[in-house]
Amino acid sequence: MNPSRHHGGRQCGTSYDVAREAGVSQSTVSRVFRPGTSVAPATRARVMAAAARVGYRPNAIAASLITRRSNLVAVVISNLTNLHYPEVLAELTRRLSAEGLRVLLFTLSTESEIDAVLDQIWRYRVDGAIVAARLSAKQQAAFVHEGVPLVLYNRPGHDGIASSVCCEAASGEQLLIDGLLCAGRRRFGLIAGPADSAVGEARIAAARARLEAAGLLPVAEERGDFSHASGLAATRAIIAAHRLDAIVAANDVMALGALDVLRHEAGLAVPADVAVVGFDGVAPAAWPAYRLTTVRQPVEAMTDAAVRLLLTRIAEPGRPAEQLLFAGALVPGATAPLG
Amino acid sequence: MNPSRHHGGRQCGTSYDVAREAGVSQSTVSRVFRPGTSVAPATRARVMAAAARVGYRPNAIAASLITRRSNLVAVVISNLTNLHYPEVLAELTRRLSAEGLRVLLFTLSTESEIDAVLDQIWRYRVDGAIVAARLSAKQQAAFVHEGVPLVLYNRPGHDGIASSVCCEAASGEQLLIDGLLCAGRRRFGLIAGPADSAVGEARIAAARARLEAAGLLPVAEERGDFSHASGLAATRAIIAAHRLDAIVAANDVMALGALDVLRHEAGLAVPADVAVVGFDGVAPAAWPAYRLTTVRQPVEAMTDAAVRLLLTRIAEPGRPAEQLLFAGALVPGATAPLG
DNA sequence: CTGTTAGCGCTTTCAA
DNA sequence: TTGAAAGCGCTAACAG
Repeated sequence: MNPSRHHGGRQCGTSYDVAREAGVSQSTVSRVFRPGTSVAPATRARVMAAAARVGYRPNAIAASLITRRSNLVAVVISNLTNLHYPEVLAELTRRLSAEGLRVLLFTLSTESEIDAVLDQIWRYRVDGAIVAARLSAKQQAAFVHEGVPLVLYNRPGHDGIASSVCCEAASGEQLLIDGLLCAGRRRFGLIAGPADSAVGEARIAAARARLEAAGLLPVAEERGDFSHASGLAATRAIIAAHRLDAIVAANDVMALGALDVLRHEAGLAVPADVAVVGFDGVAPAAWPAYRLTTVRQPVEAMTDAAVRLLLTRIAEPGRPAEQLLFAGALVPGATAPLG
Repeated sequence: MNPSRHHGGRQCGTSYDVAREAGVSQSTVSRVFRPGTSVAPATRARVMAAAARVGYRPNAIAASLITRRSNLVAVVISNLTNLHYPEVLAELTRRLSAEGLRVLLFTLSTESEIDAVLDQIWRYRVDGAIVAARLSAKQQAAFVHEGVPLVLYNRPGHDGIASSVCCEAASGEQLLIDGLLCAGRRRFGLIAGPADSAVGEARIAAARARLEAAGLLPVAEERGDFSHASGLAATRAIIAAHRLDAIVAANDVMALGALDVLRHEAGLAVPADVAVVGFDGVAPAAWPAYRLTTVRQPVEAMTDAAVRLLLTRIAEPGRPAEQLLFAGALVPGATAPLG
C-alpha cells in the first residue's frame, strides 16, 4: 500500500514495489521469498522477475521484528589475542552460518566492558549467545531473565543456569604430570593463569593434585596472564630462585615463553635439564622450533557441541541446561619425555 | 496502544508497557531512551523507574527499521587462521564498538562462499562493511548499487569504487632487499603467496623489482598459501634444488616455516648460511626462538583509518572513495643481517 | 516539554 | 493458491 519513496537515494525496493511490478499482492511476494510456502510456479516466476528488476532484497530486520527471531547469535570472546581463540571463533562462525545464524561479535579489552556488551545483546534481541568470557552468577541469571539461551565456552555454568562446553583439565594434566613423574622429574615449577580464569585454575589445581598424589609439592609457582610475555616473566622469576626439572604452564603460549627463556636466556637444555608442558594445542606449539608436549583441546567437537547445545535451547526454551565435558588429547612433543 | 501480550513466555516489556506504568505517552518513553532529546528530569525519573519495574530494553531491531540505521557493520575476513588477522579483527571490533557500531562477522572457509555472504549483508541492511577478502569488480560495484559504504582492508579498491587501507609493499621490501644486498647476499629464494592475493603478489613483485634493480634474478621461486605448512613445503622444494643465501617470504608465517626447515631439517645456520625475511610483524615472529627480521604492518593506524574512512562514507554517502597507503616499519631481527 | 499520529517492511491469520 | 488487514516495537514530524 505504500511503495518506497526512494527518499534516501538509491534505496532498494520493498516487497510492495515488487508486488506492484508483478501484479500480485504483497503477501504473495513475501511467500515467494520464504522457504516452505506454496506458491504457483508461474506466480513465483513472475515475482522473481519483478524482484530482479526492482533490485529487491528481503529485509531481515523487518522480518525479525515480526517473527521475533533475529537469526543473530552473540559471540563474546574476552581475549582474541590468546592464539587459541581465533581458531574457536573461526569454527563457531562456520558452524553457525551453516545453521543459518549470523554472528554478532563482541570482544572485551577489559572485563569491565561486559555489562555494556550485555546491554547491546539484549537490545539486538539475539536468538542466543555463546560466551567465552567471565560471567558472574548474576550476569548468567540475566540471560535466563531475558530469555536468551546461553552457552558458556570453557567456562563452568553457574549451577545449571547456563549450558556449557568445557575441555576438562584433570585427565589431560594427569597424562602430563604422571608422564613426567614416570620419567623421573621431581622438581616442578607451575605457571598459572590469571586468578579469575576458571580453566586456568582448574588446570593448575589438577596438576598440583597429581603431584600431591605422588607425595610432592611444587617447588615454585608463578602467575601469568596467558600471554607469551607473562610466560617469559614467570619463568625468569622461577629459575632465578629455584632449581627445577619440569615446568607446567596453564596454557601453551606461556609454555612457549618458558621454552624461550630456558633455551635462549638461561642456556638450559630442554628437555635434558628442564621439561616443559602446556595446554591447548595451538598451532605454533607444533612448529619444529618448539614441538611442545601438550594437550590439545578438541576444538571441532567442542564448537560443534556448543552450537548444537545452543540450537536445542533455542528450539526448546524450557529445556534444562547441560554441561558438556570434553577430554583433551595428548600431543607428545619433544619438550618433555613422558615415562 | 498495544501493551505486550507476553505471548512467548518471559518477553521483555515494550515502550507501551513502560508508558502505561509511568503514566506518560509512549513517545515520551522513546525520548527518555534516546540521546540528545530533552525530557523533564522528573518525567525521566518516573520513566526510568517504570522501565526497571517492567524490565524494559529498547529494541534495536525496531529502531533500525524506522531510522534506516542498523548500527551494524559487516566485517568479512577470509582467513582467520592467518595469525595476522585475529589482531586486525580485535582492533576493528574495539574501534567500531567505541563508535557505537556492532560487528556482524563473516569468515570464509572458501572464496566461493562470498556471494552467500554478500546476500546476507544486503538483507541485514548493514550501515557499512569492512572487507579483508577478495572481491571482484562486480562484487565491489554491488556495494555501490546497494548503497553500502565499503572499505577494503589490505586489498586494492577497484578504480575508486571502494575505499581502501593497505600496507604498502614497496618501501618495506626495499628496506629488506637492499639491506640483504648490502650485507652481500646474492642468491635469493622467493616464497610467494597464492596467486589471487594482491598483497602477496605486490610484496613479491616489489622484492623482485629491487633484485632486478641490482642486476639480479631470484635463484628460485615457490608459491605457498600463507600457511606455516606451505612455508615448510616451499622451503624444502627450494633448497633441494638450489643453493642460496637468502629467503624472502610473502608473509611472516611462511618465513617462520622456512626458518624451521633450514634449522631443524637442513641443518643450515641462519643467518650465517641463509638469511630469512618475512612481512607482517605477527607476534610469534618476535619470540626468541625466531626473532624474524620483518616489516610490521601498522595495525593500529590501519584499523583506525579503516573505521574512520567507513564513518565518513556513512555520514556522507556521496563522498568519493579514498585509497590510503601505510608504510610498514622495519623490525630488525636476528634472521637477516641488513648491511 | 509532552502527546498524537503515521508509518518503517515484513509475517501472519483469516477469508475468498 | 492468493489477497486483505492487522500489527511487530519503535521513531519522527507536528501540534499543543
